[in-house]
Amino acid sequence: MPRRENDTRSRIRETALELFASQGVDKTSLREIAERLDITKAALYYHFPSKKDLLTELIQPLFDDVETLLDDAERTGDLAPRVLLGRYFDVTARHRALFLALLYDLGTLIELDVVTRIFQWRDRLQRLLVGPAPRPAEIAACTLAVGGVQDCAITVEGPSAAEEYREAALDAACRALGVDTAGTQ
Amino acid sequence: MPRRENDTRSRIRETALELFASQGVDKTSLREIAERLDITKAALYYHFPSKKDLLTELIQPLFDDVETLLDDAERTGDLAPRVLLGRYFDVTARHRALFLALLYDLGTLIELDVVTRIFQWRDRLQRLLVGPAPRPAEIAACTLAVGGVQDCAITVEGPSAAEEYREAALDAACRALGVDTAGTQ
DNA sequence: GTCTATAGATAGATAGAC
DNA sequence: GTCTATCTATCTATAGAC
Repeated sequence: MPRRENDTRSRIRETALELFASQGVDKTSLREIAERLDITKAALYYHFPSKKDLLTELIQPLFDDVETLLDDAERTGDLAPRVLLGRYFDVTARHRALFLALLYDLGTLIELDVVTRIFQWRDRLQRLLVGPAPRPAEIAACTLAVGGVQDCAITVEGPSAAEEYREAALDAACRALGVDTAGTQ
Repeated sequence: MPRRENDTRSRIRETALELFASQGVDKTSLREIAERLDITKAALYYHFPSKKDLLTELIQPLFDDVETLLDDAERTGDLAPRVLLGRYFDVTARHRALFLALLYDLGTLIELDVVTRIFQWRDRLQRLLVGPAPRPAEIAACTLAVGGVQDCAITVEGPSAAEEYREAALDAACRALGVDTAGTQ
């Protein structure tokens, strides 16, 4: 074990995520990250060749989680909407800080390649929930369900109330979708 | 009639809104606005003392509309949720470009004083829909309904499909809220 | 009302010493 | 791996001529 490798690197990731989530990616300069860590900008550039690289690396775990979720759901097939949305709630809650950061400035994200992938999530989720070639009524229901579950997961503050809001959000989402929620957990 | 007064001024407003909506406020520089209008930055500053002033003036009509809507609903009292949400859909759709701009970089907005006011809308809408002191289940339902109606209104592209999506979104929102939608229009 | 010119600040990024 | 020093680009905003 080569002592505690990557210490600075992971401290950078941690601080960057914190600042990105609280004030947006664009409004967080590398200078600010460096100052908070009491290192210099140049030191930061040693670990990450660009701001974009730093952000990309922060986003990767979220992407992995969501895509694992979708792959799994598509492989299983015929998953109950409530279970699928519940898993989506959990992923969103787990990456809450990152979601906030992405939400703060969508504009920045568009310049990255991530937005196309996020749209693909939506499409895949929609296909899983209301099938291909949905009518407007189904698209609207799906928009409420997915967006609403995500909003609730992001909004919830402590993990204390999380469980209660989770069930509440899922109930509302199932009603919006018009699916029976009784019996499923 | 002093000829066509304020021509340049309103052209600036128009172009700025267009650019803000398509790429975000922060990523739109005054230089870019000026170039597209074929005037100089300095000329722009003659009409608007700062970028913030320009943005504030663009936002004002939206604020007026929403607050009129809320004032009216509170005065009337006991308005059917579907009617209230329908009006909110209409306001959102009318100011679609501006909503997009605000959505693109929330971070910028936080620095303005607008976010507190937007939170107040949410509170007032929530109070109108599920009353004061709502439980988590009601908060979640309201989050889905309001957020979802807004999302649908922003997402809709042409005014052709708008009517169909409007009804679809309102139906889904009412289901999420658990209110009977039959009979109301 | 619109221009040129420029101030003043800050951003992301790089070179090279240690 | 971290530093100092510096580059280049871009931004908002202002002063003052026309």
